[in-house]
Amino acid sequence: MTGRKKGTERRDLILSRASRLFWERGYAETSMKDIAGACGFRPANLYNFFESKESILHEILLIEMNEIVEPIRHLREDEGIDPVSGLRTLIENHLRLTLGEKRSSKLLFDVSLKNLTVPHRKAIIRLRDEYDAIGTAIINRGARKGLFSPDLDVKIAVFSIASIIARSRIWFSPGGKYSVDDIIDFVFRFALHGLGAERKRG
Amino acid sequence: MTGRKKGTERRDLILSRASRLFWERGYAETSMKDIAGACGFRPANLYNFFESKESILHEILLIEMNEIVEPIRHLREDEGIDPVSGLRTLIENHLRLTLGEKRSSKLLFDVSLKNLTVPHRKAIIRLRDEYDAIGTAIINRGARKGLFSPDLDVKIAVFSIASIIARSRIWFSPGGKYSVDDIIDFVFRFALHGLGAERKRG
DNA sequence: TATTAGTTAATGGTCATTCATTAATAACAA
DNA sequence: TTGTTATTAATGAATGACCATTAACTAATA
Repeated sequence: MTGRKKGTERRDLILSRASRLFWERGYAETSMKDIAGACGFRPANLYNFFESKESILHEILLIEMNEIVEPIRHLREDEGIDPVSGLRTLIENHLRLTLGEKRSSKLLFDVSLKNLTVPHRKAIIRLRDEYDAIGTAIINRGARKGLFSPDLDVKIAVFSIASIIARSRIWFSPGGKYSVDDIIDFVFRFALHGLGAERKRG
Repeated sequence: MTGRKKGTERRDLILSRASRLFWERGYAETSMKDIAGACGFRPANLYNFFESKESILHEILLIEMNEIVEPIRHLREDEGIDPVSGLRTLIENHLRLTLGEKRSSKLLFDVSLKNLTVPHRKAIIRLRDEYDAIGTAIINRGARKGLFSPDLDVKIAVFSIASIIARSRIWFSPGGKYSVDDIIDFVFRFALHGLGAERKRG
C-alpha cells in the first residue's frame, strides 16, 4: 500500500508544507509530526530527505530569502537605473512576496534565526545583509543625485522600509479593504516622501 | 532553610524575570524551569502565584501594552494639541519603551498572541486597537488642518509607523552607532515626511 | 539485485502541571 | 509574653503528554 514518488518531488512537498506550517504557527510550535501529517506520511520518513528539523527551517529561509534578493540584485551596482524606480522595484518585489500565497500572521524571519545552527544562521544573515546593501546603494545614489534628502541616515531608512514591509504580514488581510497593489502604492509613497523626495502637489 | 518573601514581591519578581526571558528567547522557547531558575526557586513554586504559563505571558503583555498606551491616551480626544507634536509624543514614548532596558531581538507582541486563551487575547488586542485609534485620531486631525497629505490612507500609515518602531528592537544595538534619541529623531522625521508634511528646506 | 520511499516501534528527553508535604511567618488568644 | 492556629512560600516527586530522532524492517521500483 506504500506509494512512491521521486526524491526531489518529495523534498519540495516537505519544504512547501513545512513552510506553510512554520509561517502559520511558528517554528517551535510546529512538530515533525505536524509536517509529516501535512505531507501524508509518518514523521520518520522526513529523515529520509532531511537531516533534521533545523535543516528544513534553514532550507526554507534560504529559498525565501533568495526569492527576495535575487530579483533586485542587479539594482545594487547599476548606476543607470533611476533611484526612484529602483526604490519602487525593491518595495514592490518584497511586498508581493510577503503578501503572496503564503500569507500568514507570523514573522518567521525575524524570530526563527535563533533556531538555526551558527553556519546556517550566517548563510541567512549574509542574504539579509545583501538586501540591506541593495537598498542602501539605491538610496545613496538618489541622495547623490539630489532626489532624496542628503542628511538622512540611509541605514536606518532601509531598516525602516524593510520593517514596514515585513510587518505588513501581520495586519494585511487578503480579500479585505486593501489590495496588494494598494499597499505597494502606499508604502512606495510613504517611503519616497519619508526619504525627503519632493512632492508633486504642495 | 526555605526563605520567605511577601507575595506581591514574588509576583513582581516572576513577571520581571519571565518578561526578560520571553523577550530574549521567545515564549515557546522559555520553560517554566527557566523562569523558576531565573527567580532562584523550583518550577512548582510558580503555581503558588500564577495559574499557568499562559497567564504569566498574559499579565506581561497587559502591563507592557498599558505602558505604551497610557501616556498617550489623552492625545486621542484632545483637539487642542498640535498634531505634529502629538505624533512626536506617540513616536517618542513608544520608542523609548521599545528600546529601553528590556531591549532584545525578539518580537514578543507580534508573535505570542496566539499562545493566549481567547479572552486574554481579546484584552491585549483591545489595547492594540486603542493604540491604533490614538494614532489615527492624531493623523486625521493633522490632515484636516492641512498639515498632512489629505489623500493618504490613515490606517496603513499608523500600521507603518508602529511597524518601524516595533521592529527597531531587532536592529537597534545600544552603545552602538546610534542613540535612542537618534532613532527617535529619524523616525519622527521619516514619518512626518511620509505623511506628506511640508519640509522646511526644499 | 540495489535502491529508496515508507513503515512501526522504541529511546531518551523535556515539558507543564499536580500532589503531598515542610517550614516559616502572621494572626490571634490566653 | 507565651501558646495555638491559619496561611503561604517553597520543596521533591510523580504524571502524562509530546518531542525529535534512531533503528530495524517492508515493499515498491528501476
